[in-house]
Amino acid sequence: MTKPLRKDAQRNRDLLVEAARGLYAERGLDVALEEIAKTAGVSIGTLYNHFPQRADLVNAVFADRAETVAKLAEHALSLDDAWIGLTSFIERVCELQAADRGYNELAAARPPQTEDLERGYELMTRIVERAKESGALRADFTLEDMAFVTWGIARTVEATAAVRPEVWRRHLALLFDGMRAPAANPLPEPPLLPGELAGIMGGCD
Amino acid sequence: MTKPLRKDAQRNRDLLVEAARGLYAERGLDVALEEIAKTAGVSIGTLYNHFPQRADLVNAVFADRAETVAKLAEHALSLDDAWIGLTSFIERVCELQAADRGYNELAAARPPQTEDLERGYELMTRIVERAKESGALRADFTLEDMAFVTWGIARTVEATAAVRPEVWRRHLALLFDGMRAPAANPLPEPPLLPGELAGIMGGCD
DNA sequence: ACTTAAGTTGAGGGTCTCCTCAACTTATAC
DNA sequence: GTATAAGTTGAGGAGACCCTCAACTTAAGT
Repeated sequence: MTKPLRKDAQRNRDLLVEAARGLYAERGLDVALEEIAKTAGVSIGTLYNHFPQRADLVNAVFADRAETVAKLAEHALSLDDAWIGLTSFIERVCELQAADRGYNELAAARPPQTEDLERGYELMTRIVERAKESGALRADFTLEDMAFVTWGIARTVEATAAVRPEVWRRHLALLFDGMRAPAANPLPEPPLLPGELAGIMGGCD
Repeated sequence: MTKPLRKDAQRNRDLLVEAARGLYAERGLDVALEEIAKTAGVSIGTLYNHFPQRADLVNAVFADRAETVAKLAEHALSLDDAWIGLTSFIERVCELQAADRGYNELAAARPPQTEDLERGYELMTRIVERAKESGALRADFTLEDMAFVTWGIARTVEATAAVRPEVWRRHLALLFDGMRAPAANPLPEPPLLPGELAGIMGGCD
């Protein structure tokens, strides 16, 4: 599809992605582009040559995460227990957030996606529907409500990383308890529509 | 206590606070100081004269919120139903967050405080303890767990304000359902210690 | 009215980050 | 080996924002 890169160009590109990966993980997405270039041992011009838009570099760095999330979703569906499938999927995604400050910020801006959006949407829908049908997940819970989990945990991870890096699990457990069917009381607002959530995610480029 | 201000100085100070209040509410705390000065119709030097530190202006703008939170807490304690006292208190605070982008950011950095820290701590503790004793709030919930609520709602408010400004109430209702005593499953992590939370809040000046 | 301490002003220096582009270097194909 | 397209370089202009300070203005006391 895309034109083949010259050997040195490919190498520089890889160095840039690797440098960005490290800096993003440690300090978040707001690292100066000049610093990424310097860390990669490459000039700022080269960075712009490979990644004209800031988002291009971010996408390159986290492209593998989309794949990872898809794998996690498939694994979740392979588990017998639908509730455990749902919660362990969410927990794994949260672990990704907790392990990488940059990914945490990205997930907070646009809840976990897969490379193939159609497919990811379908996988996650199945995870949620299956949990509802099993009777474990409250009936009024929707796929879009998962964004609340991601957003909430993102902020908790960010705030507590330096002090109690695992305490987000407590926050998450509280959320899970609110998601169980027996816990359900009527919710005051209709869920986000798929289109509304998409609009939110689109606005953060 | 503090020396009395000259009449014009007091007026300029008020203009600055008022300008900052409006800009913070609309656009968050990251407004350029020069813009605040210009909006107030005052020079940048005057702003620095009154508020040498950036945080001084923020504190001046939101000083009244501390008072408001204290009043809300007192009202919550005056209600017969301890659960309603707790949840309506939280809901009111969240409404403050939803109504003001600046306050929302502030609350996300350092969960709701009162002017008199000692007193606020005591009031909120009473709200939580009373709800536990009534049997409505799960026994393993602590005051520090309220920070999860604030953090989570802060992010949801921020993300959804433009699209569905009231949908945070749904997120909150899910949290409440997880806080009810019958919903309680064992939590995987011990709560944040008071000192740990204080450390988090202190780090954001 | 006059004095003076209090307060205001805004140009300007400093820092940081972004982004461009003309000159230079190098991989690759023949 | 050479030609050429592909890729690299880094100085430098542009734009934000921060903060200071010496000169100026004004409220308030006498």
